[in-house]
Amino acid sequence: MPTTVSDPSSTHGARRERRKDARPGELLDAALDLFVEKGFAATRSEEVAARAGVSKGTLFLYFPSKEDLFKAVVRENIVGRVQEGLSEVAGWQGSTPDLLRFVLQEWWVRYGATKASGISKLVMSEASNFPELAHFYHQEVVQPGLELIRGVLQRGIDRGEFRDVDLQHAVYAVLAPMIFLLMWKHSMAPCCDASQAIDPPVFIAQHADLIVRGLLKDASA
Amino acid sequence: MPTTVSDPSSTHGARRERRKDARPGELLDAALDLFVEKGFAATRSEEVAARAGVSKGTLFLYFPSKEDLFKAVVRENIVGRVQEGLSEVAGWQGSTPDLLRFVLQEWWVRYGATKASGISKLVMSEASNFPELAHFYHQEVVQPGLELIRGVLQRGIDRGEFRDVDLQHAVYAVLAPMIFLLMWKHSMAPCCDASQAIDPPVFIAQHADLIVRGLLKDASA
Amino acid sequence: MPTTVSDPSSTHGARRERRKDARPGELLDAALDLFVEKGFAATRSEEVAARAGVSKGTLFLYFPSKEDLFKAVVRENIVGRVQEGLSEVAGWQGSTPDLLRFVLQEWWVRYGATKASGISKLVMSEASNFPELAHFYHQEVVQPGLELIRGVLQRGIDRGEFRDVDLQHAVYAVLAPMIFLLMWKHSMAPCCDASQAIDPPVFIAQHADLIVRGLLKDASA
Amino acid sequence: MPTTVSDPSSTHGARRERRKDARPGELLDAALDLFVEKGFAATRSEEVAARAGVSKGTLFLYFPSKEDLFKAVVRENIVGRVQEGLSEVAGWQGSTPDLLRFVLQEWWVRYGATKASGISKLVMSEASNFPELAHFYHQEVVQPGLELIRGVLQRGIDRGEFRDVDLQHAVYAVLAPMIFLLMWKHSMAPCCDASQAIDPPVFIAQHADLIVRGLLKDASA
DNA sequence: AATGAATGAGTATTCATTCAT
DNA sequence: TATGAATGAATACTCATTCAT
Repeated sequence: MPTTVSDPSSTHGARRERRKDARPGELLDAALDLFVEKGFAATRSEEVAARAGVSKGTLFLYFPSKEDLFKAVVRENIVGRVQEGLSEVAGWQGSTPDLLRFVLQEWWVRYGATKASGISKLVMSEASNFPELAHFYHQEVVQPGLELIRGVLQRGIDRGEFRDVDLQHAVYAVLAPMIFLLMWKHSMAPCCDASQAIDPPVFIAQHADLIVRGLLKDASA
Repeated sequence: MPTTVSDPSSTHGARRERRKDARPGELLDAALDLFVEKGFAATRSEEVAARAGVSKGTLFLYFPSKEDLFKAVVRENIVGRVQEGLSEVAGWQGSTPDLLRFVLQEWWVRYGATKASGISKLVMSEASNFPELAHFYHQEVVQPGLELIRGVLQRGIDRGEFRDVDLQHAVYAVLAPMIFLLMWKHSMAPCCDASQAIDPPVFIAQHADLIVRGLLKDASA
Repeated sequence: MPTTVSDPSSTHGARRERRKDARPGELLDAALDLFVEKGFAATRSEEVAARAGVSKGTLFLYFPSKEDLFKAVVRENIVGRVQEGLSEVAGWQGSTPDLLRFVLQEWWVRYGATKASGISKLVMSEASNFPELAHFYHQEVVQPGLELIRGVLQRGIDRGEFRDVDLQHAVYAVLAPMIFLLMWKHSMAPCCDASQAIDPPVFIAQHADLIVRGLLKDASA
Repeated sequence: MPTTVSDPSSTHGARRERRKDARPGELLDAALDLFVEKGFAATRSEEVAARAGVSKGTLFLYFPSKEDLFKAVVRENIVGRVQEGLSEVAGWQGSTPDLLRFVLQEWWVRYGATKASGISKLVMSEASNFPELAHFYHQEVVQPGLELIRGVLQRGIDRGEFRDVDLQHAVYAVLAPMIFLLMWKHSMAPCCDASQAIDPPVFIAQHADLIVRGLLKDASA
């Protein structure tokens, strides 16, 4: 049967199906917004449904429970987060110190400063309530992220720019302040006066300098 | 008959008094356990009382609300330790780099590695839902902690050991990896294989070296 | 087959819709009963729901709080009657003394003698513990009631039937015995022997005569 | 054994006993204050004990329950309330209209305006919860009060000053606005703006005039 | 597939009352 | 007698989840 035949019922069916396929996505978008904004416990299912323009019942039609919805949101928004970074690192032409600075700064601009970074905060906050999710996050985000940084450091060592340090912990030394920055932004920062606020770009620049200075083979650089 | 013979009435009185004096401590211990284990919101008041071996009513006899209980837990387990740190810093005789290393290592031994450190994770996780608690924690713990580190750095600058850096961000540069370590321990670490685990003392030693190296006036040191 | 035959789906839909529409009314009836019977504080929300044949949650679906429920009961049972009274007064054709007698007698028949009058007793009894409810009642019921009487008295003055008295206190002079009657009915009357009981219509007739006699310009009337 | 012997134990015993006898009175005083101020439900047992300067336990030593305390407070403060009035009426020399005015005004000054009037409000408010108390109040206060007024009216009739009215309801006509005033003072008045406040002496004077005018045989008076 | 009315388990806090001392 | 530490019943309100339509 050719699809060009304008059969009302089939047309309606197709439209309906498209609609149907879009539903989960709309729900996930709404849920992402709310989870990031208010946290898991403080987000009400009904509000998610309302923001997606459907009724409460429909939400439970697609996601059997609030926990399942949360898991789906995290999974949906995590995948493919780190890929971009990897390719840019691979093609880098300049010095490794410059690369390291670039990676850290871009990480903030493209991720840390965006809404999406709320996901990381959420995962760490709720890790003990959703261990499998933490595990999933570790595999999908943490591991590749560590690999990315490890690659950068290895490049510096290979090219004779960096000292031959303990890679395993050096990687965390690079990442720790970045993760801290993210947590801070989503937890303490909103509650406290601006006088002692952290300026992320400045903080990151300083951090990058510190790391590079600590890694450089030639201390006079 | 010597008065040392156990007189029922005095013994009972003493026992009761002892129990009464011990109550707050027992409740705080139980609360610490449960808050760390399940978070603030998920910990039911009645369970705290039950774990301390008393009834619900007794808990509220000593702590007028769940928030007050939490604050008391923070005071009991954290605030004092910051004070200790401050006095030890004040009496330090050696070099500032050694002091910095000492402070960071002791921080882990006396706090980070203990159950109490779960409180910090908890506060960051639930800050947005309990702004008042976050604010309290910021005032009672974060501010003094920042001051502690600031004092150490200032000492180094004053004694001509450290460069004259941007104190505000340098303080966070020192603390960020410590806080990260704490979050990590209570969120991602339990979920993941040991192959990529962080060894806190090693990580901290490396971090201290990095910071000191970055701050030293005389790079040849 | 005629469409008048009961089609299951439409019947069910109708029945459900009818139930939904009826819910608030059923809840208000149950609430009126219980509030009058046990007072505001002593009436448990769940019991109201149970008497209406629904669950606790359903009650809060329609009335967001116990206070709102109470206000709705007042609006449903009292406010409207004052409005009726106002319009009847406005359309009155006869003499003002007759109007006054009519108003007082009807007040008893349509309100004082009904279950709803328990609400007034309740408000006065619990006013100090629920100031907001008292204030609401004052605005929605007392003020309009005072206005109603004031209007009647003013009419008599304007038409030259009544002397030009101090309206403010005259209004209370008219209402005081009515309110007393209501309090009495719901407090002392049930406890005491019938020998000294008050016969409301007689008492009201006598009160109306007294008031009219006191107000009339022409004492010979 | 003569009481002049200064036997320490007996002296202490006496003092103690005196103290003991005073306890219930102190508790009743404290309870009266609080019940009138806050109502029955809102008064906490512990607060009564504290105001009487004893511990919670002691309160329950003398009054087995809060309800019993309430009953005792009412009984304690009701007895002998009406006696004074009766004798003054009996000895009155002037006209009955003047007597009526005098009685009503004095009632307000000596009772309505005092804290003790809170008892009447309390009894009427809680009548349905304490039927026996309401009954007791009716016998001890209401009946004698009705008799008092009845006596005044009868005096007026006997002396040819008043018309031969239906005494039963006339008595209530006299008292109703007084009781209303009392209730109003303790319930609605505190919640509402002063613009429509009642001035008790003015209200009472007006009420007395109205009643007298209604009762007088000679309308020209 | 979609709705939304209905449900009821879950929880911090209060306070009259008890009882060991 | 007196104490006050301890108790636990009692209650409004929320929200994830269900299911008749």
